[in-house]
Amino acid sequence: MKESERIKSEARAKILKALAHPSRIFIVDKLAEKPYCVCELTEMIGSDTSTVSKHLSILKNAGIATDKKKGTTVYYSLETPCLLRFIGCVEEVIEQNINKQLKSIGQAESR
Amino acid sequence: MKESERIKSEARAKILKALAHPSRIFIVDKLAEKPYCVCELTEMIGSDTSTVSKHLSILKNAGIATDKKKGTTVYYSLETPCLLRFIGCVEEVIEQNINKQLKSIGQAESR
DNA sequence: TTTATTATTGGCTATATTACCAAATAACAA
DNA sequence: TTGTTATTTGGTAATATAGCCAATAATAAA
Repeated sequence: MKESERIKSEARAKILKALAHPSRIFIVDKLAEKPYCVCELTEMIGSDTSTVSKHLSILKNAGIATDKKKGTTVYYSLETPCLLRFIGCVEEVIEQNINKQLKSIGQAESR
Repeated sequence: MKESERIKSEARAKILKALAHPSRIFIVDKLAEKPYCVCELTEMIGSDTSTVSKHLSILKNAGIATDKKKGTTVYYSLETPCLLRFIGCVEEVIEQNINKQLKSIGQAESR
């Protein structure tokens, strides 16, 4: 692997890692709709505030989300509109996996 | 978070986790072009065969790649064509981050 | 069969990630 | 100022991930 390829792959992996957690992909899904504050997202997710705050900082750090302070509350919003298509693609993989499983169950039954 | 949302988020995160590694996103990029065997990818990546094999099995397990044996060599190929658009989207985030950095450097210099 | 090649699996250590609690910070109101 | 609410940060323990080596398939060739 060339140096440039290594760097490129690492940069891509960094973005993907930021998305690769149930709570974080849930947050991205919610933020796609509208901005939410930490306390609202904490309520939805149901884990500790500090945990959610850390998830948000990971998304922010990856350039996926941005924050805006209003008084004491911090609102997060999506930075990248294309992330919606992104999720759509992940969904395609999931559907494909389900279809494959159904097919293999069908084959098993017909034996 | 509702049970159904939790399950959905976990399924999505599973796919993203499979992609979230420099070597694995590199492999996906290569397989987008044409199928490659384990030894070819090992050569390109430059880590141990067993390591590459494990990366491939992670991609296979997530439904991202499939394998086909020809003699003693195993060829892997991409299962999901939409993964190309996917990478394009990751790239958009990266470019956006770079632009943001450039902008902040510009602002710092003009002070 | 024996040998060589390709790939996978098991075992191990090093490192990274996650979640919680507690403590610190920030903004505002009393 | 003091208290209150919202958020972030530091610390820690549990768990997950990654990479290498060694051992084990699986296939083909000698």
